Amino acid sequence: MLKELFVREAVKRGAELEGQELRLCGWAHRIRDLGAIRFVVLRDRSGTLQVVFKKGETPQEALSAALGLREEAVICVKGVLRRAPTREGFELLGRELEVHSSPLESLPLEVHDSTKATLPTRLRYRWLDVRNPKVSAVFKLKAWVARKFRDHFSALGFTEIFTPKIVATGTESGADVFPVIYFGKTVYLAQSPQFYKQMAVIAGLERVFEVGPVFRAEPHHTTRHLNEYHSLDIEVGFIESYNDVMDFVEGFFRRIAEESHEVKELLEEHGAEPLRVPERVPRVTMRQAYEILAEYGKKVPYGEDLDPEGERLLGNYAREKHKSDLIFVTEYPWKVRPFYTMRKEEEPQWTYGFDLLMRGLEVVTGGQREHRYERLRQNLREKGLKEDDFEYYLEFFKHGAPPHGGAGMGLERITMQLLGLQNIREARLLPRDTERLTP
RNA sequence: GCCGCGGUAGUAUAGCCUGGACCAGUAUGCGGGCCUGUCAAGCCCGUGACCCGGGUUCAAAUCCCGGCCGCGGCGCCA
Repeated sequence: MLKELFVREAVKRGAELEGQELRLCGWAHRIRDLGAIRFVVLRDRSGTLQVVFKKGETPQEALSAALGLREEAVICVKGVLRRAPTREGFELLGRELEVHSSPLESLPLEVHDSTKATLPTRLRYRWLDVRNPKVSAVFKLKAWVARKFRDHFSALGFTEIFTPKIVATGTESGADVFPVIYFGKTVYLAQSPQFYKQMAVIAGLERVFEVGPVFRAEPHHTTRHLNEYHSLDIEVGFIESYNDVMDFVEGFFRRIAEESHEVKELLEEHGAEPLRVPERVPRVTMRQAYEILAEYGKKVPYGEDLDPEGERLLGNYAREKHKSDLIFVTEYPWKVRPFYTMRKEEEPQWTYGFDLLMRGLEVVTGGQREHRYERLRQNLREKGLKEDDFEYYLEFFKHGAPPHGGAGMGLERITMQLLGLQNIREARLLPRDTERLTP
């Protein structure tokens, strides 16, 4: 029963296919029963089309089969395409109906209205929730972003890498990693490909990217955190400064904006506006950000990190003053950045680390890395970390490491912000959070 | 981790503050019936619920305690 034709194509080629007998397969999306005439809206991954079973026109056998049909049954219909005053402009006059499987119990979610249910219910019955075109749009858009990422950086000479997700130590502090038993030893799920992408640059690949899962053991209770998510990572050798890294990141988001017409329908499903990326995305230092926020009536203590409200306000500032959905915040304080971040030469309390805020939410973190062995050791010590724990990492830098930098972008956060989703869990097919492990 | 809010039919909710007229209302779904052009189809009939345990009280969906679960704000971060 391999499908030869999807609903959308049938409608698109309606003028040509009119009067022909077609076979379409999918789910019974809506059923409207008027007695001697029964409408079944057929839905597949591409769209919907009304099928009509009508006494006098539909053979008795198909008519009877249509009478017992339930919503969300999986069906194939053979029928004749004809013009009709429906949304699609066409309908299929049913001639034969095959029912491949039918719901055994009343549905815990109404597919066409699944987003009206609460998120826990939707996630519990995700296979029903995602049948809703508005929900599948999220995953189609997410896939598009990931594909753009691969296309964009591949074209710029980056090599895609695939690094281990089972690691011996945490990347940053080791406090927020999941331990796993590995042949009797306690090891961890990778919280980031950070060390390995740096190694790949040092290994002479120079420019690398990775799309892969990362794991964070923080017990978050927010709408923007997941314990498992996908990170879009890049790392570039031979940079002049961290501005080069920001240029790469900016170029990627500009591409997303410029090519958003490709996903126009997916955005429209959510009433989302295409991303606005101006000629030059604003780049403000943390110290400038404090001043901007002061003007917005928000006081952030000097030398401290931004809180979510501060990020939202900076997002407003970017939108109002620069007509931009994006804003870089640069020169983060050393005290809030990881040990591998390069510090400003003349002001070591600040770093060459940046974040990118998208519509007021942090979606990218990046910066220039410290590539000098002795400085790295010094940084480790200042962070109160044990050099022994990072011995294998430090070794990367012993045999010739170019100046380099990179960034990590949260795929779900980007998806969420592009569509205006209320909860990041919506951007994950099966989210993992503190309690949720099934399905 | 800290703090706050919540748990009522398949689903989404009202009722809780101010205990009794609530054998729990509404919408939708589901089952049945009517209808030959519906498209949020309509109309009629039916179906189905107070998270678990303990306590207070003549009386608990409602008040109190514990547990489990869910949601959110902050922290941390992408």
